[in-house]
Amino acid sequence: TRRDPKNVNPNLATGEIELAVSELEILSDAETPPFPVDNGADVDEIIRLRHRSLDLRRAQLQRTIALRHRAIATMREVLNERDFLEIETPYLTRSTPEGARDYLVPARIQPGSFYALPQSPQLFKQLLMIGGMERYYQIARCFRDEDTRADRQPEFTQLDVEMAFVEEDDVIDCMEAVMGAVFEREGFDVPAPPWPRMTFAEAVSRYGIDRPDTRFGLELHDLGEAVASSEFKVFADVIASGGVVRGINAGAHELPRSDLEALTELAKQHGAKGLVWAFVQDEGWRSPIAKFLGEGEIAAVTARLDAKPGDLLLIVADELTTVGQALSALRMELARRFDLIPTGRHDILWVVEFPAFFWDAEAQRWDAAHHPFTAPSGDLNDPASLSSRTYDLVLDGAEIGGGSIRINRLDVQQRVFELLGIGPEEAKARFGFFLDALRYGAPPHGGIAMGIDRIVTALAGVESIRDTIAFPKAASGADPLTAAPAPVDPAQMRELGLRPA
RNA sequence: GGGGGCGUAGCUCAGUUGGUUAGAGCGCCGGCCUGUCACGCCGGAGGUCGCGGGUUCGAGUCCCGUCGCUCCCGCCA
Repeated sequence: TRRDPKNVNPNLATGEIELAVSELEILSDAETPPFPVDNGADVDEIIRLRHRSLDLRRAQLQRTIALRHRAIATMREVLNERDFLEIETPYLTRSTPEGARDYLVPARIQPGSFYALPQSPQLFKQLLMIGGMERYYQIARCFRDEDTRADRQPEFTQLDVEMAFVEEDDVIDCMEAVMGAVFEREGFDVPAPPWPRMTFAEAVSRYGIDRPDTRFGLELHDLGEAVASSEFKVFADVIASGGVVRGINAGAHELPRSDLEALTELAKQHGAKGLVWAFVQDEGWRSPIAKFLGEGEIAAVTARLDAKPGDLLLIVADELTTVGQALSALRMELARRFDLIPTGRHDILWVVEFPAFFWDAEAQRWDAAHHPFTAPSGDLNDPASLSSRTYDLVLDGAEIGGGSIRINRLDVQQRVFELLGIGPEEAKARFGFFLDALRYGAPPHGGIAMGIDRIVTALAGVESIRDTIAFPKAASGADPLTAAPAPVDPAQMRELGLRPA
């Protein structure tokens, strides 16, 4: 019934009506919940996870789980329209190594042997291409036994896609249709496709990282020329040993010594040996290293960083990747500190043409930048020069998807294994089933995997992918709800041919 | 494996330089209130201060160890 006008409460959704109760039946008793369910109160996550059924009642989680459903539904709709088949691949399998540690399942039928849970359906979807299933997708659970992060869980969900007779543009166009539809349906304000593409080389040069957040400036600049003949030992040594000196102009900010020390710590945490800071003044710099640099040098660096009096400059000298990691971490920290990211703005771009291999100095061998089934482009006899036919989708500095055109020729695949130090016998032992299939001819093919948990994290504007998964693991990797992992009965272990630890 | 932060009532937190019976808000229990809607008022219960050890006349507070949570590096797309 309508409320008496004097009792109407405009602040409530139900503020204009009243319910006249004629009968009340209690369907189930309920104890007082251990934490408030009715608002966004900050409750310790372990308690929320332990009582996940109550936590799921909270409006925020209800919205996010519904959003997740809609995103997946949209992906299916767009792909179904385009004649894709949704096909399941095994969860009990042999490992298809992507470099991570496998979850293993002891096999009762062969004591001492193990199934592995898939890190991705990579080889199965390639087998599907060889099998003539020319357009495949799957909402696939993937398993990786590595430490978690805010954006990493032991098991996570990918939209896994593979297409035959395609090149980079075909996969990218298709994903722009899929993800464009997802963003549009959720009213998520990214530019309409086609999305910009940036080469790996450009991303690393301008932002120091292969997944740049382009929503703000603070780009990196190379100072090699400016300090080429520096007397400052740190710079001179780094350049002499083939390293680089790069810097960013943080803008006109006065920071106390303690903050500069915190930034230095951050740089060190990301591998740098130190951090050079300098405040530009009308004449020269205020900086611990000012006395080691010539006037011309200071002027050249100042000019290179387009700096004006008052600006704070941050400079790192080290080997290329270390400089990138440190400066890119500093760049993100400065953006937070100075609130440089415009609220409501979202940037999306493709990062393409990764190097195919990088030299692993510790292991003294080439390592695949993506995975060993990625098609290289260039001269196979010059690994350092090879790029790979890859494309990563980056949203606001987060990698939300990545894929490539694959190798579809046996000889190329064998050559790549060779470069990676995987001999013919090892290749046969680990991937024999796949190499056998390649013998009978594989169509050119490629695909992509989109990280659904991360995509929903962005769409929902939440902090952690744990807030997008109905029953996530805690940061430790354990499950506070079921108390997994847990010991099992000795009889169970005997059956599997395992001895108690 | 490494680094940072955290651990005090059911929940969120405060606890000064070590010093009586460890506090607050919310929640919970009881009472009052026939127009409330984050009701209000009165009263009450509830704490091994994560755990173990040490220093001290005395430890929530200091030291050592340990466990758990969380963020990050390593690792992992």
